[in-house]
Amino acid sequence: MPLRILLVEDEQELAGAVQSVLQRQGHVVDSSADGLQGWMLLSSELARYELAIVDWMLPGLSGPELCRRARTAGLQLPLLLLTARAETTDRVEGLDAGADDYLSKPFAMEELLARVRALHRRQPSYREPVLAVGAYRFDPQSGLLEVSTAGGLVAIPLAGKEQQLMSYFLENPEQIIPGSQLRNQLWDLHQDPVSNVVAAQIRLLRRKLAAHGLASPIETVPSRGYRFHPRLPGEP
Amino acid sequence: MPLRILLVEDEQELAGAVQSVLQRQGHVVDSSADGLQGWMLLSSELARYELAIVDWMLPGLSGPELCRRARTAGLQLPLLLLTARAETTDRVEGLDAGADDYLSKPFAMEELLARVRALHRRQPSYREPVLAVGAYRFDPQSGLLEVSTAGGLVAIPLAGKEQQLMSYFLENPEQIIPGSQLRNQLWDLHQDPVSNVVAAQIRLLRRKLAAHGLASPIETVPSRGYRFHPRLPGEP
DNA sequence: GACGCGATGAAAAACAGGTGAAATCGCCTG
DNA sequence: CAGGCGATTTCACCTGTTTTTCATCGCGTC
Repeated sequence: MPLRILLVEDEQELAGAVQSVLQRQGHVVDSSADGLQGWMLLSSELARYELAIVDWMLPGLSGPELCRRARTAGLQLPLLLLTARAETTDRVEGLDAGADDYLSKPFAMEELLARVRALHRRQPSYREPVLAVGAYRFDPQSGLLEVSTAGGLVAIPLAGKEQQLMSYFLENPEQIIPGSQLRNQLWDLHQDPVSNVVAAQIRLLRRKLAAHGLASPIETVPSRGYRFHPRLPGEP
Repeated sequence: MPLRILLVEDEQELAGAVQSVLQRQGHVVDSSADGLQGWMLLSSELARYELAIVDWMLPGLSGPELCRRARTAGLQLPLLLLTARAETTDRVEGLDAGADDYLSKPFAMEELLARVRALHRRQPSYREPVLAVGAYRFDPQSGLLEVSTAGGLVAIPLAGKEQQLMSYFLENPEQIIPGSQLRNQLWDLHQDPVSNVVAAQIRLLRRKLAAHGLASPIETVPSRGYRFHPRLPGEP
């Protein structure tokens, strides 16, 4: 399952490598080279980060200190510390600060990915990976969206971004969701502020649903956002 | 919630981009390329700015110096410094000067927006985002104005400027508000001095209320301004 | 009765978001 | 390593909504 990840790492090269590896997995990653900036991103409501990967040594604010702040602020997300040193004392200090795991540099990317998966699975908020609301049921495992229509069950395979979008809607049914919120949660900090990625993706999803004979459950509320109706017309 | 923002930034290109991004969020932005001029705007009573975004390096008056003056003058608004340099010393100097936050260039526009939201929320004067006076209740979240009439509760969706106007009235009930004041607070410094934007917008608001069966609560006090009466006729 | 201020309705302009086609990207295969 | 393929993004254009402008009107004051 794709995660919304924050990476705080000042070594340019490593940061880039990690970010691209994570992105290749489908994750949406923002990165910051400065501890304080990283903290700002984490504590701002820009996006709901589901995981933070934080270097130990950082300008602005140290990794452990960042973890401490996150915990003090009541943030629940898994925190993964990266450290150049492997000493036990550090380890303890990091865990004391509220980190959930740490990885000592240098490390293999595969190992990072494994830790990320493990941390996510271990989360108390880890929910069963099947989302079902109203007539809709999405299984991230297979990427299939199942819809119970009058004519029976329809299974629709969804592409990556479509899955993320649909998941978001299924988690927030009947709510008006501003386009900007979708953009911040499903796409990383973008260079181009005038892009209609969201509208385009919404359109693809709508079209795919329509192609399978469904009246669009995604309503546009003009100048306010989008709203997902999980019930088909004629349902209770 | 839309804010009245002052932007002081001399790089033409960046200033334009920032201003347009902020405006797209519904904020009302004045911008100045000169520190001294920025200070003039800030210290004049033309508009009550709710946030200032100030570049570090400026002609006329440096960013930190501008912050210092603002604090000396007893202005309470949040100040966000933009800096090209990320050194700790600078950072400290900026915060010492009275800035509330800083953002080092280059930055993603989304990040700027996140800071703006965070700073505003953090303000001591931050008020609960639901305005309720008399028979009127406005929820900026949904953009819905709810009015308790004899016939029951009426919910009226308001467009952007209508929301701002209504909010202003709800914050200043029973007071005579000159049109010029509305204009300075709800619109940016305008080129065209002979424009009746305010009257036109007032009319749209009145008309929308009337369309929902409400006697206009907005009274015109000839040559003095407008006055909002939060109580419906027949109320206590 | 002229003047000034604001109201008014209609028209114009500006703007957000929707759309289809085309370009681009990342990945896979030969 | 080229070509192909599906997924995603960009582009240019279109649509409906919101905001501003314009020309004119009405009302109270001087």
